[in-house]
Amino acid sequence: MRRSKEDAEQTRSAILDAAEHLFCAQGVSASTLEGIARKAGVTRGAVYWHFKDKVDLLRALHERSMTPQEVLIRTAAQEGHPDPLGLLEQAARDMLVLFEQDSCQQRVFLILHDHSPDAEGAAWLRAKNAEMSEVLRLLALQAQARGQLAQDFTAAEIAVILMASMSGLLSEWLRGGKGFALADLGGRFIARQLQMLQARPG
Amino acid sequence: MRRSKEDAEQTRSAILDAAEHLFCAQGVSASTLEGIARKAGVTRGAVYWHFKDKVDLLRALHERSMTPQEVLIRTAAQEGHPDPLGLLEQAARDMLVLFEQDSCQQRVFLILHDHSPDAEGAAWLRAKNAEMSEVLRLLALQAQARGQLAQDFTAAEIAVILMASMSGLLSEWLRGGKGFALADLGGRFIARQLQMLQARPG
DNA sequence: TTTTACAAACATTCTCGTATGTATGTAAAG
DNA sequence: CTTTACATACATACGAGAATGTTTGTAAAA
Repeated sequence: MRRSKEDAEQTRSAILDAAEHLFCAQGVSASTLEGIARKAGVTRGAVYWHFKDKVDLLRALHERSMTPQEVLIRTAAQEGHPDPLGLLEQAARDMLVLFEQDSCQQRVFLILHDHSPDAEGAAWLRAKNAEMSEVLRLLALQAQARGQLAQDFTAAEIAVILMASMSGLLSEWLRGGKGFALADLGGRFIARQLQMLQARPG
Repeated sequence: MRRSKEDAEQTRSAILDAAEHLFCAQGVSASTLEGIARKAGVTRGAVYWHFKDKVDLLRALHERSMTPQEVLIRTAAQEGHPDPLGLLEQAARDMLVLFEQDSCQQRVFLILHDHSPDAEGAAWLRAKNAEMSEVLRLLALQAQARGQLAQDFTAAEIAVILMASMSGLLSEWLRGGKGFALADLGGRFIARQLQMLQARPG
């Protein structure tokens, strides 16, 4: 029997791992606490010791993982950068590379986009998306101020387009069984995308 | 009590409506047949009379609705069209307009993308997506044969990009609470997208 | 010795599938 | 046109299994 504090932390981590895999494979509400406990090599008693209930498990899962939105925000949210579009492109590329490598990130992405019925998860996702959308909009505004953007889209519209492109790319990659090189094709795609949004001398 | 054939059909329809709303609002596996029956104003007896079980309900839901993939395919799957890119653009625009108007389509889209654990729904969605992806790839091939496309993307890659853009756009619109004019912004976006993929005299 | 970190057992609730009851439609026989 | 016979379209009731939350037991750590 394991009783030390380190072992307890290890148990907690194993439970989170099991939940992450099961939530991803069968959906959140179809996954049972008994199944999670069994997969983690413990009983439901351990699960109820570490977490209040299934929703609390979800919260913990979100907390320990970094979403692609956060990855992008962390590098792209710089103020007064001389080349906002270049900054954005680099941030997007970095995000794609990390996401392609990190299977944990991929699973949490699927769980979150699993249209979870719980108000908690939905609100959390909305907040993250709003945050990322705002960063994109600000970058677009800066680029506009420098006359680097085409006139036929507003900054808010550009944010929508980029959000849709990113999330669509990730979803398509996961759903299609990773049938293409995400960082490669995605990177070229984003580059072209930004190129297309730039002001043209026409 | 309703007993005539027309009334029975109306009951069946009411059950499907209720299931569509509940599946969309709470997810498939979190929705109970009792809840569906209550929302439809009947009991579970009626549900079990018209449908074998929950999976059968899902099948019936898919059957009575037209997915955006099918909408696009129906108009874009023409062989030997003189202007494949223009054809695609028009098909995409039509699809966006229909989707924006048809709340039933929107709900079924959400249910399908609900990462449903049942093998039936997942396989069904994969098939529809593969079909649409193939149509897009063929259109890209035709355009390439006419020298209308840029060289730095293969036909398959263009299909991926367009799929990601479309589904990302629809998801973003629904998840963001329809915070922008889908057909308007989406139409301009797709047009630019195709423009960007065209061969440039550079 | 007290608290921690679980396992094990229990009671409750939820959901499902099925079985049965019943009122209505429907068609043929008389 | 009525009566009979049966199918249709549900509602209601029942039993089984599963998932949940809680309580209790217990060995090891602190």
